[in-house]
Amino acid sequence: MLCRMAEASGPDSSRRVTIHDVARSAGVSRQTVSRALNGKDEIERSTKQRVLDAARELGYRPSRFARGLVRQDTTTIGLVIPDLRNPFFTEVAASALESARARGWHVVVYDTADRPEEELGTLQVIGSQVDGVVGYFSCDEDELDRWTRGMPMVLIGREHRMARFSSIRIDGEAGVHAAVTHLVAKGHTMIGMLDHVNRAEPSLRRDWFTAAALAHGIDPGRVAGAAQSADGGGEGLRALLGAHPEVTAVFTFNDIVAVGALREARRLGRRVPAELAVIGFDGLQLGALVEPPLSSVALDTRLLGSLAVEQVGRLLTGADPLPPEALEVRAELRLAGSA
Amino acid sequence: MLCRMAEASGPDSSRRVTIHDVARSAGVSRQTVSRALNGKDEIERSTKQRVLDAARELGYRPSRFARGLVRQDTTTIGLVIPDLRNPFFTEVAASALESARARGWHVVVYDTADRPEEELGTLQVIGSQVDGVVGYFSCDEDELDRWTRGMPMVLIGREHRMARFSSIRIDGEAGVHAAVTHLVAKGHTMIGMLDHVNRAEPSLRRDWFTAAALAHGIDPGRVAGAAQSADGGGEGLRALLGAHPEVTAVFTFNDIVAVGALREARRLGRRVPAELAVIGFDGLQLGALVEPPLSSVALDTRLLGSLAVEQVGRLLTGADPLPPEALEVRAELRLAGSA
DNA sequence: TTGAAAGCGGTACCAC
DNA sequence: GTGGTACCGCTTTCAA
Repeated sequence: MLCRMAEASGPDSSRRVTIHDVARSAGVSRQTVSRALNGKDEIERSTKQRVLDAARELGYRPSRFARGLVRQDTTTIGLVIPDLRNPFFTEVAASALESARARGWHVVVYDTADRPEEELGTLQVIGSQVDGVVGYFSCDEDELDRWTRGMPMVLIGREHRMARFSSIRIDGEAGVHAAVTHLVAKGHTMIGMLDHVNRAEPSLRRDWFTAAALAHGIDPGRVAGAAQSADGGGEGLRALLGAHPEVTAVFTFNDIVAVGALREARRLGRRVPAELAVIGFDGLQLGALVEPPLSSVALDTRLLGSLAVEQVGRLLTGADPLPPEALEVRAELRLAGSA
Repeated sequence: MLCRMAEASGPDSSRRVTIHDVARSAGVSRQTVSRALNGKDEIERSTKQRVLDAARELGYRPSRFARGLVRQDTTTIGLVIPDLRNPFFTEVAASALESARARGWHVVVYDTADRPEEELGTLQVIGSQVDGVVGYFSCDEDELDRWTRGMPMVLIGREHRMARFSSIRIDGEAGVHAAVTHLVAKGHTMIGMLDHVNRAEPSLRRDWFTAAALAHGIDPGRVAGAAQSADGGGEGLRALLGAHPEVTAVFTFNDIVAVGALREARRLGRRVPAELAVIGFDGLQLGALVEPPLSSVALDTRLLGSLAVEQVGRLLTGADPLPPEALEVRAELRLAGSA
């Protein structure tokens, strides 16, 4: 039974090689094998060598499950992101990895490919694989709760109702206000925005923009939607200028979109920032590579990732969780050439 | 007992809540708890509900180790990359994640932060956490072997001696040749290269460049080193032009460096491609965002990631491994505006 | 429908 | 220095 038929050849009963097999092969007991493998010293050199040889011969590898079961260390956290190829999430992921590594934790990464359906699949599977979860979720909070019962969860950039969740807030209000103020100071009064599309409610960033615009007596209604990509940004800009040709400055949902808008402006022959000022959101490293360099309401992605990991760690170990006011990342205006 | 005292305080005996605790609390046996939790149907509704309630109450979560131990499914692979923030590795990682997800596998990601020392630390820890490894390694093959005994290993972009390793070859010979041919066709004869720096031996890409240059009767000696970043590319270009002012075209180690060179050319007031042609390597999406769009000897990063995962999967299951000729990714010239 | 008992693959503790 | 044995937390027969 269980004869996996050895794929290609041989009467190989492809069973896992266990410590027992090694013990038998070396003519010792399991404990002795354990000693040899774990470098304990209460063992004779020759015995140890014999065991080691046998282990190598058999291609033995300890089961991580059995080992994890008995020595209850090793912490693994799950990191869920919508799209690793999106540089913003890349940066967050990278810093989360950094923080985790510093603590000796492992990180299983799940990319939900920007599809909410995938989130559920991920959640179901994640529950039995990690000790805690950090990440971005768009699904309903009840769904979230349902699949992650009892697991520490830190949500990034999203509010939560249930007490069992923890979340990292992104506060861009002041930053966006500063951006609009800057544009106004440069003489712009017709300021548009490229918001994201495909969501029921308007984005928080849109709210911040609206508030800032109103505070300056500016009409906040010049808005177009843009898919979350450079191409989307280009199309969005065309749509925006089509509907509101008077626009001389644009604030975008994020840097990717801004970069696309920058490229489109070039194609349209509008000089940046002279004829069109552009300010993005996120503060990606990418912004420094384009021409002109992108002004942006910048987020400290490093902090974002490390805060999330820190918090999930506290939840995990039962230490005092960070208070809400510490779980905030403020965005601030960083000017470069594009505005 | 086992009163977890509501998170914050109390004489919490912070022991893990086990299936046993739930069983006792619900007044049933462990097996019944197992049934209830795993949705088996040989159980009375009321009993099931009682168990579920008890479990929730106690905040019970099954141990992934115990579970993994008994049902021997769940495959986890380790993905080791030098720097997730480098867009090239991001793309490879993203496609590896995709392929793994398609198979229902989990991926633990390790970022070695471009430091070879970190590799060893990672390797030591990885052995007891994953079933197979895929990734980039710069350390010595014996070291590699030493820490990963018996574990399927797929090396990307690196040759191997030992039979136990498998590797994905990157073949850029034809692509680089095409690049040089293109430049020559455009009238360039003074073609330089920005190679990477910090390595003992010259890179393969340098070798390909040298061969292609010689094939066209071009002096392959106009080379400068560049750190692997946009800034590095800028500095490299300055160095190259300082030493070889006659250069009118540049081939770079990768796209990041090329983008930096592009930016530097702009600063130096050299028009691209009219006064300086630039061709990168990798074919990153990033290349389409800069001005002018970057020509590049492009690699199919998607294929790279999925091949690696496919191969490690075969090694894992004992299926016939892909033959070396299938484990090759060819780079090919993709022209855009920069050359 | 439910429970008892036998592992899964290791490690730790205690004799020998 | 080495082996016996209990046990880590869970699932899977097999009886009851």
